[in-house]
Amino acid sequence: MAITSDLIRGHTETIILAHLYGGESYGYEVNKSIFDKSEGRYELKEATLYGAFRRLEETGCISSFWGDEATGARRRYYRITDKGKRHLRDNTAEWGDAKNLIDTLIKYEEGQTNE
Amino acid sequence: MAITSDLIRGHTETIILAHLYGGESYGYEVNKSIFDKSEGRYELKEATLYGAFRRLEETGCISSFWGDEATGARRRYYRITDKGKRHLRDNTAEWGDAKNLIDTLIKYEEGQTNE
DNA sequence: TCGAGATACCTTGACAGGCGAGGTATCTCA
DNA sequence: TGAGATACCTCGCCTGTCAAGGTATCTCGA
Repeated sequence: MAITSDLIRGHTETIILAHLYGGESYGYEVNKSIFDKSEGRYELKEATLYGAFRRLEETGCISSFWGDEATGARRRYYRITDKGKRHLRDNTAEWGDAKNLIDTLIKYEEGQTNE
Repeated sequence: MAITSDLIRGHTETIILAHLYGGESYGYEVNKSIFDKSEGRYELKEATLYGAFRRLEETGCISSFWGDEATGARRRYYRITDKGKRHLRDNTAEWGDAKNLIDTLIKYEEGQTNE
């Protein structure tokens, strides 16, 4: 995995919200989906994932409930709230800004030498 | 300032290296330059800046020396090393990947509803 | 002349997010 | 029977950031 987590840090919640925007889901599936979407380049660690779920629920961005699986392991489902949707939109806009800013700040002249 | 530091986290060293690629410089100037380049949208905190300098020097990405200012406050100058230049190139490439990855992961369908 | 503000450096301690490591329980299939 | 997948969770550490504090010099206006 080439992507270091410090570059993703700060995006975890946005990534989760974006996934939940497509419909309610549960932890394990969110994680697998991120892994698949990234084509194996990135995988959230479980501790990170559940920590983010907790924060998002505490701030009212998502709500959760236990599924009623008749068989298999129990699942805790998460659903994005209106507040979460606003949060997602805000974060997405902020990401656009940050992207441009970082592009500006890390620009340097290829082939330039200063000796 | 709209840009939260968690989105910049992980880029601080790259930003500094990119600045030093253009020629040796000192802390205060690096900081002002970042502020100016970002048009006031982002400013490194001093503690962050000097912490990053220390790490970069410890890992051999930059070297430092005291200037011989005849007047005014003393300045510690920093210069990027060959290792630092490689590091900068690597980080820049990684940023390109991370950018695409994040764009992929935070994508969601505008106007989509799931109730 | 005195003080504010700019220039320029530095450190300490706290905080927050990410993660390694560990745990629990169920189901499937060889 | 036991490995591997599914599915959840927590504890404690690590690391980068930052608020707050400090030092010292120079400039400029009141």
